[in-house]
Amino acid sequence: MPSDNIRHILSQNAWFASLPESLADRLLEKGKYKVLYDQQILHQKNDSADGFHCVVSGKVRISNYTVEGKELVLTWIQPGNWFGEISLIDGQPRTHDAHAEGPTTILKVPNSAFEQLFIQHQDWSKHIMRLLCQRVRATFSLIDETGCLSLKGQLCKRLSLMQQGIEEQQSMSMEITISQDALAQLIHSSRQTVNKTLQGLQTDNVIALRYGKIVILDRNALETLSQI
Amino acid sequence: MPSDNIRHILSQNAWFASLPESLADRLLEKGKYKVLYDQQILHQKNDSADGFHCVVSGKVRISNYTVEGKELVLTWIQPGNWFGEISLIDGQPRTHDAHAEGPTTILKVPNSAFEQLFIQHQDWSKHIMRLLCQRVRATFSLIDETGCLSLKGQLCKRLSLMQQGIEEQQSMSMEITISQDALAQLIHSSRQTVNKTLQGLQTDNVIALRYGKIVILDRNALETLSQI
DNA sequence: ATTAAACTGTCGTCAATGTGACAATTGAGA
DNA sequence: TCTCAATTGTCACATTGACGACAGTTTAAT
Repeated sequence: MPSDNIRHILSQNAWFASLPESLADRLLEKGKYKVLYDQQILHQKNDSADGFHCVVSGKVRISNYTVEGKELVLTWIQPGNWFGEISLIDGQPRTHDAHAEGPTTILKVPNSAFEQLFIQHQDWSKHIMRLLCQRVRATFSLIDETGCLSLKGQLCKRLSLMQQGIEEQQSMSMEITISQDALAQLIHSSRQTVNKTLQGLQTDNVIALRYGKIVILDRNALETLSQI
Repeated sequence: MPSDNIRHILSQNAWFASLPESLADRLLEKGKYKVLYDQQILHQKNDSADGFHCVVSGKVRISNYTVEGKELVLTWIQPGNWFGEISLIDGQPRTHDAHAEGPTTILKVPNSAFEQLFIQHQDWSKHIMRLLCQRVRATFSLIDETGCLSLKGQLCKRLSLMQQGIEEQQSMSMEITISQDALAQLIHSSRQTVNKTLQGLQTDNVIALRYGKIVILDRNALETLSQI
């Protein structure tokens, strides 16, 4: 993959885009590409840290397991997003499993290079602190979601968030490619309940259901419903 | 309150205790005491940052509200613990409400002093990063709790965690001072359900119930039950 | 000692949602 | 075109847990 192309993908991410040129260069220079096959394990919970990662193409599923073996998906990391900094900073083991979902390419910055950045670039720690704050806010917002919102509200909020990731098209209606099954996993619900709720939204002309896809018809309504 | 006494309370906290002497001194020197009455608002969600705080005595309730006005308690911050750094670092508004619970004294380090520490002490950002990592891990663990554990499991985990805060006594049995109502708020459940679950634990001789208190009889059993 | 407030124990009801089952539909690849 | 796997739609049933109600208990204050 040409490096210009990579740069373009990575710059979609607000955090990376705001790095000074020198730091961004350094990350790309020290990072090694790693190709993962579908469902390949990047790391597991309690593994020791093995690098700072960025999804280049495909996606990475971050999850945990209950004692009964049921998988609980925290999130899917989309191209352009960096992750895995926590273990690198505090030296403690990984908090979650990370699996590739579909053929996936990541950029892997090894521990040593990551640590050197603190020494060689005095403002690296500022940027890491920003990233950490984003992480804390995102997890707080997730806790809010599960605690404050009804199932319908959670569903609408998720659709809202996903839809924001699609800014290429300028049309009012946008398609989200996700199965109802995956959606259920995201909000720790069941496929059947999600299906029923989505159909309610379809009846109200907020969304339209397709095979493996959801079409957003009324993003404003979705936004409003994200609060109930 | 004599400053030696304060120092002793603050050093209970692992993060503060690991700060170099000079940084700890600086925080105490720049911090101002503030006495809060019961239920006084320290700050509300979406307020702009007004300082880095530490509970000296009493406690601070961190919470959010649903649209219907129901309060969802994230946690109670006990003496010795610092909080409020997120907004100071990223300049974004507060993520939660903070109320005093009972007469409470806090130490307040103003924005300016907090920011100067980054300049005057080159390793301040390392320590802030550690604090942020703790925060992320704590919130991840909270998400796990609500997603992976049964109500009984959540309850046991909470009791386990609270009991760890009481190391003064060397007896096998320890008392936790909390009402079943408050416990229910913590795990986003109802008092009645919590009551029923606790009584199950009492029957199994894991705990004993008192007025406004819970006595831990078998910490190992509690630990084990924290995984279901 | 008296009283009020806080807390605990218990019951019945009801809404939300997980689960298994099975049919129907869709899309990708042989 | 045909076939199969993935996905969706739908139902009945069981379970969980929230909630209102109310009585009993404990503590602290007067």
